[in-house]
Amino acid sequence: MEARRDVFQAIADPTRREIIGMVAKEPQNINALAENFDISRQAVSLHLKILNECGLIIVHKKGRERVCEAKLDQLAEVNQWVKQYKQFWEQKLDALEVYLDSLHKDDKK
Amino acid sequence: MEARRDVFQAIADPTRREIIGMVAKEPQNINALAENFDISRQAVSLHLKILNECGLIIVHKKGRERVCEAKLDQLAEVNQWVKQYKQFWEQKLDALEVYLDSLHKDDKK
DNA sequence: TCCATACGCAAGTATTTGCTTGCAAATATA
DNA sequence: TATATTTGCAAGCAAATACTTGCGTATGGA
Repeated sequence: MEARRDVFQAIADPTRREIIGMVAKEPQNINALAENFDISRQAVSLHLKILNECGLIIVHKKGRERVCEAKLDQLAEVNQWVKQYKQFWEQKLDALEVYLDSLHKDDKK
Repeated sequence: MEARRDVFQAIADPTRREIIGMVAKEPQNINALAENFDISRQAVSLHLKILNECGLIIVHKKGRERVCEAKLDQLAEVNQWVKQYKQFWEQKLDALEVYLDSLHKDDKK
């Protein structure tokens, strides 16, 4: 479970995306995080290691605990990459927005 | 090389991101795409298969060629996911955050 | 028709992932 | 001090991933 370590690879795993969501909401120690999953503590710990190594979380010791905290600046890279293709989905979203707006107006009537 | 097939996984691979960049710029057939890489045509073809299966490209026959075209609406999902953490990288120079960061450093002692 | 081109399919391989279990170290609490 | 908690390290494993090579099949042009 070594080798590649970029943000795209890091967020490719659903479990890691969940972890990110959790620590973004509130910093937590490893056991607390692991309780949310069916996999072993070690497995979660490895995911955390990967997230840490590519800079998406920071871990600081607090007694015998390791508190994991979100540090998602790196996601800007993903945002940047996706953004350049915005034209490919933007029109569709606009259309959806218009549609939802029209529903809204109908509601108010 | 089967099994998982979501957008996050699809864009995790650097080669696939390159391919996306190429077909987004201009639709191309498989051999033309493969020439840009050091890997075999088959390898590129497999990447294209994955991209196709998760809907990021569409392939249409044109004589004996298969022309690949970008269809990146699915990237909206990634955009959406990343967007929710925008706060984590956007206000880097915010005075409050700098202050909180300094408190953090104290914590680590 | 004959041949080159563009491509898919399938078998085989090395490496990476994602996970487990067992055990040891460090810290907190009784 | 004895014990429980939180965690890391390491070996081991099945499956997925990223490739390769060889061969067969259309399609297009000479």
